[in-house]
Amino acid sequence: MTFIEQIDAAYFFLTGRSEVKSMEIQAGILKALAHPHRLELVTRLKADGCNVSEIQSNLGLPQSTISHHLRILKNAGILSSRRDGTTVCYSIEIDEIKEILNILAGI
Amino acid sequence: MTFIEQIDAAYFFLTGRSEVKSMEIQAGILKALAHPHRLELVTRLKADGCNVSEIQSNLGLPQSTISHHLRILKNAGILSSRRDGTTVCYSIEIDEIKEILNILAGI
DNA sequence: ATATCATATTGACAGTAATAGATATACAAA
DNA sequence: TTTGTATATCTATTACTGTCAATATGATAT
Repeated sequence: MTFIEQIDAAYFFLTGRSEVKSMEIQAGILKALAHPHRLELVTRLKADGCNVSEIQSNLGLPQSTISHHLRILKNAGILSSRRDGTTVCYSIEIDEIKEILNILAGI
Repeated sequence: MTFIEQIDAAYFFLTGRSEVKSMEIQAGILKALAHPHRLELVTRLKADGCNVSEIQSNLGLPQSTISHHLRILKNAGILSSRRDGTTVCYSIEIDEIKEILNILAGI
């Protein structure tokens, strides 16, 4: 199942409609990325892989705030998570997101 | 003067501080793009060049709404405008933005 | 079972953004 | 100068987003 098919399925689940509105999907991805803390977060995840707790202490934000941002990124399909014992590891799902981050960093 | 220097100058003008917060700048660019109408708009401008009035009728939105979105994109440094007789032409300033749009379209 | 650590969810508040109608400005042509 | 057309700004309404404290869940070790 491709990423766009997953989004499509989620869109159908939520709205009952099956057509994909591509601009809305693209905007949704950008919207999820478009926040300083979340960009910082995904930029670190791009390099390091998981290690969320460490990122939490680096960003210096309350745990609930970090968790909130992580959920937004996950809902947008940008991050995936997997439990590893007591901790949860997040990583970037899509190569295109990494490409976008690279381009952005060079602006 | 490079784009980042322009942003830096604007940042100094607004805040009195001179350090550039790169994540905030990057997030600002994404935030400006992260709206279905604005994405539609820049996607058309990427292909066609200017011709704002035509885009207005295509998008089917009130003129004030279009103008509002155009200003947001311009403030973010994504678009530049130039008068051409009675009309105003907008175009995408930065190649990196076009690259990001291309990647997005392929997701 | 319970204490502890990591993470998620909830709820409240403040700040910010989207929309569109009304109005103003800029420019060109008659 | 007047008229018309293109674009920008003002204003109000409505909706969304970020933040964080408090609370809940869930895994592991004792």
